[in-house]
Amino acid sequence: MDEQLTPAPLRKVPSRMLSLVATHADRLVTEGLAGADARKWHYAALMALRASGPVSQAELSRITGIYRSDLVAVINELTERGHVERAPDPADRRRNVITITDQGRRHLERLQRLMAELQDDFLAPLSGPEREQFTDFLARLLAHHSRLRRA
Amino acid sequence: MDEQLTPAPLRKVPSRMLSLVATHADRLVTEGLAGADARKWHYAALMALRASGPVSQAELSRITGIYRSDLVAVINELTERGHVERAPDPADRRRNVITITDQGRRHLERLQRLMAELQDDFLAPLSGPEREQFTDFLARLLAHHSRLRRA
DNA sequence: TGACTAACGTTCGTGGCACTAACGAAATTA
DNA sequence: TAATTTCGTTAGTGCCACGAACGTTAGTCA
Repeated sequence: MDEQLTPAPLRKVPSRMLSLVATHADRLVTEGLAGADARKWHYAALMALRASGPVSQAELSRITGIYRSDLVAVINELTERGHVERAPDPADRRRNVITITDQGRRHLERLQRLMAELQDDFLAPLSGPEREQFTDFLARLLAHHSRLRRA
Repeated sequence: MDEQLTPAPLRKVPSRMLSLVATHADRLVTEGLAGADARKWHYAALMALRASGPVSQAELSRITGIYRSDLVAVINELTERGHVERAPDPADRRRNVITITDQGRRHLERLQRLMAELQDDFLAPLSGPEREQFTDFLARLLAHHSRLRRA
């Protein structure tokens, strides 16, 4: 795909490198999770549900960053697999309450181990301290630009 | 979009942060270049053409990483704007030779200044040395994973 | 020379992702 | 009571990475 054929000034554009690396990382985790019949969004949703307890879809959307229109399919897939349950909220009949099941918890633990491996594969070229620095940079960039977007 | 609502363990997944940052960076440059009636691929193609001289579309594809099927539209757009010329290669009638025009060179210089600003905006939260470290990390990750893909 | 193989430019299609619009139903506010 | 907002859902947009297949042309080699 990307070669040393690419002229240096183009090869060094940070946003370009970033998007290429992101593509690689994305494929890595997508393929890895596929082996466990899961997608990234399954991981995000289950992690959020375990941490926050039962919540509505709208709130789960805000928590995970998954658009509520896309979340519908994710919840469908997770209910099909028995990892979550979708029930109408008696207190507010517009809402669905999403709850993680025991099976979902067990599944999530497998996913978490898998995910740790995948992140490790992804960061393989970096030493421990370098990984911390790298993720710190990412966190700062993320904070900066998502703050701008909100304004 | 992304909030501090997100539970910490999810928020810290490196590949997730990376893809969020990449999305921000991408939007930044896409919107920035749109103001100059250009796309990222225009920049990549023009940079490559200036560095390598006239080449065939297939070679330009290898050099820039743009798929040759997608490159067709890019060359169309650039010829419409008078930035490149597409001519059949008399030495090999399968090939089109793509050449950057003088107008293309002038356009590219504007794009290069614009791109420098955009990269600067993108990296704003990082100091000079930090930027170098960050791009070094990216380069190493990129080299690692594109080497794997080729094998 | 003739058959095979490979490269080229092009068109079309796929799947995923970020994101918007609009809707009926239900809740909240004025 | 009327107007506004929220919720889940469906449908659709545009962009991107990528693959399949096709006709055309070149190179290979029996």
